[in-house]
Amino acid sequence: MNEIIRKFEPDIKTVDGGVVIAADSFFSLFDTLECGQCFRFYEKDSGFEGVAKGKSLYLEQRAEGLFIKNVTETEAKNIWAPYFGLDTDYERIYREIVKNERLRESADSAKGVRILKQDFFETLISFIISQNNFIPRIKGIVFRLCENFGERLCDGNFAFPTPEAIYGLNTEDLAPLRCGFRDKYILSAATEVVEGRVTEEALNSLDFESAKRLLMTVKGVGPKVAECVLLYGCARLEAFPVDVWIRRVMAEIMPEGLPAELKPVAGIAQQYLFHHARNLSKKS
DNA sequence: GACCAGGCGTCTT
DNA sequence: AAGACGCATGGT
Repeated sequence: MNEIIRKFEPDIKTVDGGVVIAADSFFSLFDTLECGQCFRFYEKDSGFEGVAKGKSLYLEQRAEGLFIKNVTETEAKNIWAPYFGLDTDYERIYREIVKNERLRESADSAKGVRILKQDFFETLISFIISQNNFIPRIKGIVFRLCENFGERLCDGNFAFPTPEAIYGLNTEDLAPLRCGFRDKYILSAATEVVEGRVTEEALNSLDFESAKRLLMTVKGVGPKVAECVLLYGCARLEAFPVDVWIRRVMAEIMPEGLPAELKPVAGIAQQYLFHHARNLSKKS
């Protein structure tokens, strides 16, 4: 149906100690993990370590693609290729986006960014925490949330807490997180999810605007957070969260807004713009 | 509509 | 080194 977004099965091969999922030059592990869409990965040795989907991961960018330690080819195919967007033809999307000349510089600076398909509840809570906040601090709060309420994995890392693990807690229980006024929002989100009013299944069955409205019934979820959750946690690539950086760079390079034909992949265009804007602010 | 909330990284002095 | 600033949202 949608010609811009094309899925395929990437080559996956077992190597010493793990697997490599084939990836082209439209994949950068660093840019993907450091672009502000996820908060649980840290640089380690020549790669990244972190936890996703309840599993500790060690990742490296290799010439042939993404190396993942200690996973099977089946897991790579079913879980990790979709998780890292390596089953999606980003070159095709890039070519569509750069048909708009104004987006070319942004796209070129960020074309290795993939939109992750993170777990819904983790994304919901993470982006509630992200509101009015900065990435280093968000990472700290999420770390303490996992440490306090997540399952301890065998290597000492912690899984992201389940909704049930947070359900029924009070704001005093969340004091160790030092998350400020967001404590009550975290509790509200867990309640809505556990009591079945806001679920991934429900969101998936709704059109974009209805899904966004449903998410915004959670206290602490406004339009920006809702768009982030749909983009990073529900694989809705049409979501377009706008923050200060995006607003600034949009005003400068495309005040007329995104062209209509890019709407299905607005989230990827947004990521390119975001990356570009952050690079600019780093330089100055 | 304007303004404050708790906290802290970051930017300015 | 200290102080001001900003950040997304809900409540006043």
